[in-house]
Amino acid sequence: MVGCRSSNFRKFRHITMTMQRPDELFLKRVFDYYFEAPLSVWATITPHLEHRTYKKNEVIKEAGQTEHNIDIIIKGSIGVFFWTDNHPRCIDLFYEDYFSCDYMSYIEAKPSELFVQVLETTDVFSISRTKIQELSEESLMGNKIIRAAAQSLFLHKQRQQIEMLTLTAEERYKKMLKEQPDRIHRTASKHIASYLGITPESLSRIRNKVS
Amino acid sequence: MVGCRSSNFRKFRHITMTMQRPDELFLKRVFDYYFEAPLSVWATITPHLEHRTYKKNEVIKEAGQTEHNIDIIIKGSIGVFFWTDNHPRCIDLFYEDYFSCDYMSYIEAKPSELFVQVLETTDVFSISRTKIQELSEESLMGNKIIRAAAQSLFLHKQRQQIEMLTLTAEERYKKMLKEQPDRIHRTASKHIASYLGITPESLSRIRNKVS
DNA sequence: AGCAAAACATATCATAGGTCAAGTTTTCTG
DNA sequence: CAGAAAACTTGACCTATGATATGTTTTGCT
Repeated sequence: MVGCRSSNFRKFRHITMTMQRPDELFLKRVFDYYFEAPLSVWATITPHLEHRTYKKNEVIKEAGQTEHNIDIIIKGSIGVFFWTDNHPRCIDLFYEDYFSCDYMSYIEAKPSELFVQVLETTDVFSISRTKIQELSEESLMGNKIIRAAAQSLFLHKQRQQIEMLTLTAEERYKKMLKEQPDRIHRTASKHIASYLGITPESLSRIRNKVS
Repeated sequence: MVGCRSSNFRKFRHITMTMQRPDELFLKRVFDYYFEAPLSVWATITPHLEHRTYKKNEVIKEAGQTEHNIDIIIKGSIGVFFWTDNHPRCIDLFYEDYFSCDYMSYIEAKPSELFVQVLETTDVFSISRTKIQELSEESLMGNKIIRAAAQSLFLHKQRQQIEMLTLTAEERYKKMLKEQPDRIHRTASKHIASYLGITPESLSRIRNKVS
């Protein structure tokens, strides 16, 4: 698997309770937030997570393929896209601390028209369907992870939908600019435009008007 | 609680394996579909479901309140709305066999701006947050229910999003007309319009044009 | 560093769908 | 069953955003 660094994976096989390294702190924080799990439970999961690094522009899941993994982003960003008349359309942008995957395909365990592309050099903790199933059998954590991912992704979708219905393109841009300025600057304009549901030309006009 | 019929609830406390009544067949079908659970597991859940009947136009969750229940619709329909400039906007329409609730509020266990209204006289099996937590402790089913609801609702949201981005209002209407004609006819035009992301005037024009 | 390709900006024109206003029809309610 | 209220239709007009085309800047590659 491209980007999978087994040395990093090995690091996490014998995790201690000392919580020294930033990676561990990251996991602790994310798990607290999503699972409200005590450290003891949390520690049983970490050996099953694979630390991977994806290269910029790498397509980690092609359209027509099936998604088998859920990634938790440590650092970087990932977009979910589909093709319409020779243009990719971005329906999701994921950054640090978020679950990222073609969840539609993951749930149904069948191919989808969506593809997943890495937008910056990105570090993730990745967990496979198989691992999640194993975890589900030996403890509640498999279910908890899936459930947390489902809930987090659902919330994101619903908020997106409400914004699309209530705000104009300009208002959506301003909101994103105000709430997540660093993301706007880190991410290519064409992706931001697509994500906001408009053409790059429209975004360009709006940016010009706003500034 | 309005619409809660304890006599029906009692019916399900001593469920048998004979599968005679339509209600049981319904549950069996829905559970098979969502949970792929064997009958034995399924039977442990049914006593915890409350059979309720909601009246047409009843608001089962007001904006500003917190959602504590998930309903599985046996018969009827339920809409999820929010207010914008004196107009309700419909973001979800749920019919037979689907999970229905303000899931955003349920997940976060805090109030949301959404309200949930019954569109026809509607029968549901309802399960409370408390029950789900109890079930999660004694077996995997609590988690499974939540997970199934989250996944089903996420898929629905994502399909809605993709349709909004790829199809024109007219195409969306035609698609719904083709795939779910009975739903279009059962549901008030203004709600269909709102659900399709357009004004009642636009829908009226489209219907005129299409027929 | 230097060239090609991609990304971004700007301008003009076209249009889907919104807004407002005035009907008509259907649905409630007493 | 009648009157009122709500739902739906139709029409005229308007605006935000898309499409197309061209020019400019940035990025990536050898």
